[in-house]
Amino acid sequence: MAQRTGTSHRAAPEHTHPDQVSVQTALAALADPVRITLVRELADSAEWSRSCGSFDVPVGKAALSHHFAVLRGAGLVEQRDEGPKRVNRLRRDEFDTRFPGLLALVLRDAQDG
Amino acid sequence: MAQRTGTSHRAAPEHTHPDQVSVQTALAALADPVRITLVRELADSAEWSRSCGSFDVPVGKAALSHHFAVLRGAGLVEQRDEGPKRVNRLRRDEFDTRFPGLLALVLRDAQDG
DNA sequence: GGGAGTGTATGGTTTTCATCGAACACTCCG
DNA sequence: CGGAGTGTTCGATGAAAACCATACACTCCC
Repeated sequence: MAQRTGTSHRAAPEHTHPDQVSVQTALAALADPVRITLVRELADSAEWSRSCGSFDVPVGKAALSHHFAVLRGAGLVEQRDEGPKRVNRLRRDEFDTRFPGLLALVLRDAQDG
Repeated sequence: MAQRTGTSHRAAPEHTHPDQVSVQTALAALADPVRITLVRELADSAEWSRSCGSFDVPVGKAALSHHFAVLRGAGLVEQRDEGPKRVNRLRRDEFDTRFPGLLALVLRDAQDG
């Protein structure tokens, strides 16, 4: 087994820094209605204030977990274990430095298609 | 047969103005390696100078035609019939007005993933 | 008219992706 | 310890998208 230090004995989620993300991956991550909703709700909330299950999206737990994995892989979201929950943070500045203006586009535009 | 007026007797391609395009559609259109290549090559060429078949992408004619239809539908490309060929133009300004900075992101970043 | 060049439409295959249900880990609390 | 709450993993399913080969339409030029 792996050694354990600290209080959480759970495997920390793997994060990808926006700098390691290709444009194509970033666009693909944001080209999904559920993930767009997650990003927007996250942007309207305080950092680390939202657990994964607290979002209003019409999908089950499994799919939701998958979507968060995609967002992590695109450098859009950072996660941290807090008790039994996994709380989230939108990587605003880091992502915006890597892809200037992209996040703003998604957040400003609320229409669908 | 049908009556014919003017020089081109071919159905003009249907165009969608960027203003009518949702963010999600725009992102989805650009989240494809072949279409990214088309847009980049188009950006490096003079307007109306490139026919559909003149691009260096590893797909057949049918798939290529489909990709151009997607780009038209996202308001990224304008097409015009010129003799037997269909020549293209990147809608730089119009698209950039609707989605500021998005095109710049795709054009600047050349890496893949 | 007929053939070469160019692009679109159709039909069918393959791949990719979103989704669900169920089973499994981990944390907290009683 | 045992149960409730939370999230991940696995296997399978269904829908969407990319692709190809073929057939078709149109333009140009001889």
